[in-house]
Amino acid sequence: MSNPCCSTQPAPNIKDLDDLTSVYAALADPTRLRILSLLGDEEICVCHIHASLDVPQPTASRHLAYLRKSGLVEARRDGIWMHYRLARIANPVVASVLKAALHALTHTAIAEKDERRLQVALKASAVALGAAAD
Amino acid sequence: MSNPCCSTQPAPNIKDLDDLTSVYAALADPTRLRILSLLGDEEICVCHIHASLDVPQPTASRHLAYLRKSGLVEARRDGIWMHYRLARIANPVVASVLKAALHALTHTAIAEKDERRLQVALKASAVALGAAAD
DNA sequence: GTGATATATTCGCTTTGGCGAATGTATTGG
DNA sequence: CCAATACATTCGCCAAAGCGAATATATCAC
Repeated sequence: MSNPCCSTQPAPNIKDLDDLTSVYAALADPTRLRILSLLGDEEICVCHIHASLDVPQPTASRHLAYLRKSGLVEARRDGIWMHYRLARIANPVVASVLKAALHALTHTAIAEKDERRLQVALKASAVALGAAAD
Repeated sequence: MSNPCCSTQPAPNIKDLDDLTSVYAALADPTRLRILSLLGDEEICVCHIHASLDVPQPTASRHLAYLRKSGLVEARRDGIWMHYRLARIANPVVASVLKAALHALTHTAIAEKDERRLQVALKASAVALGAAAD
């Protein structure tokens, strides 16, 4: 079996189907998929997420809260900013589901576009930081 | 990259994120996941599905209709019976998502139980057919 | 303290979709 | 035709969840 979930653990059972169902529910929204795709690369703050996706800030925040409750992302406070990243998922079965999603997202045009806007935003932040350092 | 979706096609892009989203929506229900798990093995008629899952027949029917609309399953009429099976999915990206789901389901206790009940039902049907042949 | 910035939450509204119960539709057999 | 079986659909109800707009909270700088 080619699935990595089975090569490492003897029998990583899911305690309930509901675990899987709630993961799929978390993935069943375009904004959340775009967020996960962005986070696949690095830790990002909310402002860059909502700027890259071009959605209102409360929208980004709500979806991030949903993803957090679902256990798919984690947050770290850094002064004024909240940085989100993909969670390290304990259950290898769930991890492989998420991995498939992230892979699928690399085949979407919109995720590509989001990533480009993220890079622009990151560069702009770096410039701003440089200016602030002057 | 270990994902089979990329080894065969040059760039199997998804035309829209909504394609992916709707697939995940279809997977975001425990009854539908159980149905897909059952269908992973073979073509099955509605009566065996609703018997194996122990859900009302209209419930099974509605979820099958949902899965069919989502393009994940196909149906074949055979006299009084409708036989459902997993659809052969054209998009390799979507196919790999479904594959991950089916694999994850093999790690759930309930899918295992459903499968056992299905085998019992299939055997009972065979016996009934044999009796009818008498 | 005030003000500015970053993020989170709430409110009102609408849509989606689940379920049980009942009903509708095909197909077959007599 | 009628009855039986297998499956599909509709209806009424309810809970989840999306959105925009507004508001609340938190942190920092001063």
